[in-house]
Amino acid sequence: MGTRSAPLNAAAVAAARAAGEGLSCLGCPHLGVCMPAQAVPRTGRPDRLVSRRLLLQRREPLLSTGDRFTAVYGVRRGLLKGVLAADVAGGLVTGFFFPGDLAGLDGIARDRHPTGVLAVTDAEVCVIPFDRLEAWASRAPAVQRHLHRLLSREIGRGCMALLPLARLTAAQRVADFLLRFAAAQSHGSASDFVLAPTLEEMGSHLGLKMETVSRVLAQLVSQRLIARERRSLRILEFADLDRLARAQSAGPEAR
Amino acid sequence: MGTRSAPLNAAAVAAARAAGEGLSCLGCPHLGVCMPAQAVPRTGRPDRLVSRRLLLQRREPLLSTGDRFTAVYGVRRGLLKGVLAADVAGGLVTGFFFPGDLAGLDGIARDRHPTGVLAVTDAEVCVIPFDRLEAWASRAPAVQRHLHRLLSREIGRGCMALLPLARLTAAQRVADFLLRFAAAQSHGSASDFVLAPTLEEMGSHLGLKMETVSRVLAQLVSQRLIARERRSLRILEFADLDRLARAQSAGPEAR
DNA sequence: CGGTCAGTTGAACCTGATCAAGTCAGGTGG
DNA sequence: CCACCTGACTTGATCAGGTTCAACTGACCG
Repeated sequence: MGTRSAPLNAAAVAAARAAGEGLSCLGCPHLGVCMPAQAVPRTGRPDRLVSRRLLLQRREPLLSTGDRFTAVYGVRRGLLKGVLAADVAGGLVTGFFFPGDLAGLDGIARDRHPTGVLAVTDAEVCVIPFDRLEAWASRAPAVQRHLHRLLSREIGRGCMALLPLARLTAAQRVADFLLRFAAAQSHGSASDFVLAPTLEEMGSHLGLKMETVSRVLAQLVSQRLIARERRSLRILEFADLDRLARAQSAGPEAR
Repeated sequence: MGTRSAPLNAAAVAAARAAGEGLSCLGCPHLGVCMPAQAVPRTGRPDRLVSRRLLLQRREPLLSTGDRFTAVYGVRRGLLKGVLAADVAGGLVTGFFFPGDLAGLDGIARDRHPTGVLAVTDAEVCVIPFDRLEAWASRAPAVQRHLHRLLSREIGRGCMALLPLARLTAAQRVADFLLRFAAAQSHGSASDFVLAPTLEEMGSHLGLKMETVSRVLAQLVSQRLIARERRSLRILEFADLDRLARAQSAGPEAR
């Protein structure tokens, strides 16, 4: 154990220490998303739930395929991606993890993580040893229920990710992605946000080549549905973009 | 409530009664898959876990998108499919449920089922009210852990389903599907099995049109990788089929 | 100031969709 | 028992969306 992560963690643990051993969930802006808000103050010892926090740099792996499952990871800051290291090519991006999300949940089934997790931007995550979480859950029904919801939500996400791949055209996939990303980014659907993933990462997630994503984005810009400058992006016509994403297919009118 | 399912359930409940109120998990061949084998005999009242059993006919819905979440469903016999009733087209098949699988787990998150479940063949399912399961889980750690594994496994499946859609060619998708299906059908990977889903259902799951699936199957037959007669199918060349599914892409040799 | 990495743009090609007949098995009713 | 109907599947010809290959631009970083 620790063979791969030792060098990374050294700095991270130091950072956690430097932050003043602040491992309580109480002040966390994501309380209520990661963990149920009502339960934390009352039950058990919420400040012992998170064993440590890690600081990750862009590109840095949090988890690799096949790693032993011991903990789940709450995203405090930044953006992560799940990666299925398919035998072929450079890994399929299975999804993105935003602040408040829990990563690594798919590792429970086999005690190993089937997918890896990497930082898309610099990020900070809370390490939550799963046995602690389970123990807490069995004592506090609200926590148990919350955990079940989180697990179930992840299942639902998987299903929703299938739809674009199976049914939508390139333009629809990109439009759909932008809408979802905007909504998740600032869980309220701000029209103005940073598109942190590269075109390649987006493409990988959408089953498209980077070139195609580039072309579609260019096209959306020329249609005045979005504005773009480097990585920052603004949705100009929410409704039109949505209509495009959900169109029966083919041209916007026709038939 | 009951409006849709009343007529269906009447027969089903009668059938359950006729079966002698046999709602215990003890004699079930899938004990240890649905529920943890060790825990059942010892803990609580396993025979009160399943509230009833339902008999479903081919095509009959077990669950529709938007239905209230109250229970999960253990498959005892037959094949079911999960369906995402996309706004467009006739519903995307998100996956298949084999005997021993638990369906409906994605409903926990929002108290409503985001996907529907239908019988692909005549089937029998155990209705497991979720509050009973949760209560049992919080008393018995082994059950809790098992439930978490089941939920997690479902997450992993979702990820695995993305790969074919995002990366593989039509032939690879079909080959991959046949291998998985064979393995799941008779959890040991028999080379001889019944392909219960229609080509359309397979296509929907794989992001392909029925015509394409038909062509690929014909091609696999002509390559002597499989044999087919009506719905029954035999894998003749396991290794070659696997190689085909995992090929970098393009032709089997080349480059 | 060269090097690299992310993105852009163009042209040719290919896979799977689409449209359109047609086959075949099973079920139904006469 | 046969005629008919329906739903599942097959097969062919054409078409188009997205990939591929390739060259090029432009930031950013030492």
